[in-house]
Amino acid sequence: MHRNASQTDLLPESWFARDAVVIARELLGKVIRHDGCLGRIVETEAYTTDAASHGRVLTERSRLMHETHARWYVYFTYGMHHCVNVTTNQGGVGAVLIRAVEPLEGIERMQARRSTEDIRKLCSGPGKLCQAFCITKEQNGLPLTASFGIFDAPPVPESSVRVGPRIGIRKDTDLPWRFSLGDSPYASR
DNA sequence: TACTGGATTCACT
DNA sequence: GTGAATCCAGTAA
Repeated sequence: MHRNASQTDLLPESWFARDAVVIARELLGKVIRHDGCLGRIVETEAYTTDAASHGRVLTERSRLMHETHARWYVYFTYGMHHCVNVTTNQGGVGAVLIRAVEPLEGIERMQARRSTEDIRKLCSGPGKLCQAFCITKEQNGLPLTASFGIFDAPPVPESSVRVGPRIGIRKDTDLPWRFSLGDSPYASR
């Protein structure tokens, strides 16, 4: 089992200065906290300057991906969902989308926000996760802190990591962008 | 200023 | 498997 996240476990800013693909892999098993809710990250996706990434061009929205690391990058999509990323690649362009987490604490809050009792459906997708954790554009650009941050946890075994291309609309690459815990019932489809 | 389409989810068939 | 819901960033003019 995990131990409770504490301030000393908060991943430092320098941890996020590396390449997005490396960080996407290493984020598996780490713990995210916001608004009294805690979850273990079970699925991530790396974005850099490829065609599917907001970071491919510098715009007001993507500025965070170009100019920061260790910041929350939250955007609104499909008219109804938020997605939460952490910016990476100090001096470059990158972010990691957190696609799914395993609920650990604050489960009753998540159930109320998600209008479901089924724990597997609370955070098994980027939009669901933001709804369960109450993450909105209000948090866009914030640094990682003890109250809204990512906390260290033991690395997950390589044998449990599933690697693949992105899912979604633009399947323009077969590079290993997407990482998930293959045995987790809390990952997205 | 107007238009396009999306890093999604859910209900329905 | 398919389609609707629904808003806004980005782009073209």
